[in-house]
Amino acid sequence: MPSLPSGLLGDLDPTSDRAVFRQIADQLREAIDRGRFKEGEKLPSEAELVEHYGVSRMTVRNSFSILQGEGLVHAEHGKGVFVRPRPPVRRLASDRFARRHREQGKSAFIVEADAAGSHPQVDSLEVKEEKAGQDVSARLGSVRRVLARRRRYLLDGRPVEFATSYLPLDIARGTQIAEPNPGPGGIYARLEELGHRLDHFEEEIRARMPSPAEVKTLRLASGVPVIHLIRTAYDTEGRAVEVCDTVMAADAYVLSYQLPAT
Amino acid sequence: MPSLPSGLLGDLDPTSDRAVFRQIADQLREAIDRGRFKEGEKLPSEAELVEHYGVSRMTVRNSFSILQGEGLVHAEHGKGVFVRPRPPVRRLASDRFARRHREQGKSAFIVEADAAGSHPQVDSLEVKEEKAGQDVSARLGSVRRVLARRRRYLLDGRPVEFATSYLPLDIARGTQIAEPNPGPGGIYARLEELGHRLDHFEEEIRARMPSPAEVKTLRLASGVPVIHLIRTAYDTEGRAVEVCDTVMAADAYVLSYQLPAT
DNA sequence: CACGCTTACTCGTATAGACGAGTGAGCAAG
DNA sequence: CTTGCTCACTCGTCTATACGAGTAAGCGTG
Repeated sequence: MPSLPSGLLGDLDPTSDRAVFRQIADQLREAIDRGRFKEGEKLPSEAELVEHYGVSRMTVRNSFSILQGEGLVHAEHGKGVFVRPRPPVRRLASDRFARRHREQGKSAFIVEADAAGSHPQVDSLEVKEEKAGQDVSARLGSVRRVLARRRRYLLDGRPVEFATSYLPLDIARGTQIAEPNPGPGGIYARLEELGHRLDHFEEEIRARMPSPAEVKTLRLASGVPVIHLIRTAYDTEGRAVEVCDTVMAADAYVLSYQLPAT
Repeated sequence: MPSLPSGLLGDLDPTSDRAVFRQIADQLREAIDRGRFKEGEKLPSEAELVEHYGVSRMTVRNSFSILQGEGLVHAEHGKGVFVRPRPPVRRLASDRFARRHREQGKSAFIVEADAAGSHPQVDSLEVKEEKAGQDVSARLGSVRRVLARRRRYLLDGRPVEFATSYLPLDIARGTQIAEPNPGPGGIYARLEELGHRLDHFEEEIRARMPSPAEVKTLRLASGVPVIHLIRTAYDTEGRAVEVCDTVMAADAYVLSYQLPAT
């Protein structure tokens, strides 16, 4: 029976009105914050903590579930509970759609990831016509049906982003935009070739907990929120020509915007 | 013993390999999504679900804890478990720091909230000199000590945002910026009066689960992430003159940015 | 050496029971 | 009528136990 290194974790305060499982979670959280447990390192097993604190197993599990909810640790069946490593983040700059980045052949995602030394991958591409949802229809100016382009982005095998572009059929139908591979510079380059010179983008950002479906497609650990970004592209005539709905694993992204002080 | 209205919730599938508590959570989630339980409405009590499904109470509680983690429901001791109402959101537009909005006397937060019909409030103001953290120091260009302005924003009594502005001492010391009330137009107006004409802002956005301290100051329900925004203000000489670190309750905000297609 | 089995340890799921504490309705005493 | 109590119902916390299933190391057999 391996006993816990003394000093790593303290004792419970029986006089405190703070619940025992919260006290245990507090101590573990503090130990992690102080670096006593490092990234990827294994925490004491449930059995060890049961012995150390003299509580029942469910109480210890309750503590772990708090820390899981905070995204601090993750459990691996048969192995143990580990401090969650912080994945490298992808920075999205506000000039990422500037025309000058659009000349090359490869997509922005590929170029950027290559530069950062990661292995990029685009996945589960689906391109089809469908009925526009209420929100998309409103943003595109009351269109009924749209062309939807769905794809998932992965970095080093890990899914980090799931995006769907919606375009009005009168613009996209029959063009290369309706092909799985939209060609060099992506759909924005094609839109401009079709006479829709892009004027500006509008991005709306929300953060929330993922739905079960999002947990599945992004393989999210519990306690990781998503960033939900909805971008609308406008041409120089003021028409909305594309809506892109993107769900990103929040632990993999930092968004960066530049605002004029006008 | 009040029995559950039949048809509201289905039965368990004993042949499924999906855990019982997950199946129950799935059914409750679906019922909420379909509007069978409305916002603020009470879900069946633990005892009722125990009877309906023929499982133990801990299993039902386990289901509830999943939904709580997703931010869908919240429990009230002695009353029941309720569908979480979606609070009204505050939209932050990317022109919110435009010079034209700075002429008025009141702060942007107050003006905007009044217009939206909510009751705004600013709270727990603290203004003091302190040692700059590593990150702030790097952003401000290696300054040691800074003036820190801390405040909390509330809408209709609910805390929604906690912000700290950091300014280099050589700019802020002895000016009205170091006063609790910075005067009409806020500290940006004062900075310009002091000869630091603002050129642009840079905003970095992350989303994550809150720390226990953030849960406390923002009175966050479980399952609500925070948006962490770090804004740096640059003057026309390219100097960083302010860093503003903001933590927002994610269920209360939508951020909106306008990007040129340059 | 390679394969498969056992074994010990890990977390996952579920049951049953106990006591505590907040809430609100109803009732009885003043 | 008002106050204060009781009681039923709610969720919160904790214990004890059981079995299942994934993991990894050790060991024996072929």
